[in-house]
Amino acid sequence: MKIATYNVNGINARLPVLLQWLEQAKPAVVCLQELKAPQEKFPLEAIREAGYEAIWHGQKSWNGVAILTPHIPAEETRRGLAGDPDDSQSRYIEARVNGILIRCLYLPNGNPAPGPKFDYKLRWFERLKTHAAQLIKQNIPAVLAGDFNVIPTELDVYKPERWLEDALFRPETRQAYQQLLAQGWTDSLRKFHPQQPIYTFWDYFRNAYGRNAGLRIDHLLVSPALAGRLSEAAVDHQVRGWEKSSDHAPTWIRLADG
DNA sequence: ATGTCAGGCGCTGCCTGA
Repeated sequence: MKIATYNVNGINARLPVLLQWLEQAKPAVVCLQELKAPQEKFPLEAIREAGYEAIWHGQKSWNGVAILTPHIPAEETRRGLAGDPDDSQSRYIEARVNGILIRCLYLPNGNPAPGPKFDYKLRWFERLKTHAAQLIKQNIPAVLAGDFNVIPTELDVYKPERWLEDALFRPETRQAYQQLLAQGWTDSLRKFHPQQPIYTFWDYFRNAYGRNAGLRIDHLLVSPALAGRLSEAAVDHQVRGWEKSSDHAPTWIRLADG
């Protein structure tokens, strides 16, 4: 069972790339972020023609998350991250698929830091940790998948010294991520590739993809109840080189049958 | 500091967010 996460950076602008990748990769679950589309502008018909169903939480201009599954829509269990009823940004959707809880998230970018946006990022992170800890406690098979906007370590960025002040790499951000992992979550990509740089994002400036000047900020964390089933983890980095691509590449794991 | 995208507004080019 292949579970993927992909920040599309505008689902309508990326539709041809998304459909092409779906056809090739054939994932069983896809968590999408940055739809950049209001609820009614989600391209459901095109997704259906590609053999997928969707649940999604749109928003005008920014954010927006979705979960795609073949043939049958995922059984939605929540939309909107718990812990702040006043948070109106569409950054979280959750569903149960084949007995696994899938949490699709788009953590705030947080720049410029310090500042109110960084404060919002750290508060959002705290809510996520609280929510995640409950799953660990109950030993629920779960995956946290999405654009975390976190560069976990120096291995995950082409030039760490340039990112020290950035909200994606500041000590508070990295510490929050480490605290999340310390609950018992497995960082799937690192489990299979412990030593080498792996990137999931290359910005549009200065030929970043051509120079492989990337960041690893899209993550798939699996709960202890699932860790034994992890069989593979990878980035479909070639998709970043396609025409009209997102600045992120699809990232995925494979789970053995439970 | 730079650079490049998307969407929104509203009609052309500029703004914000990333």
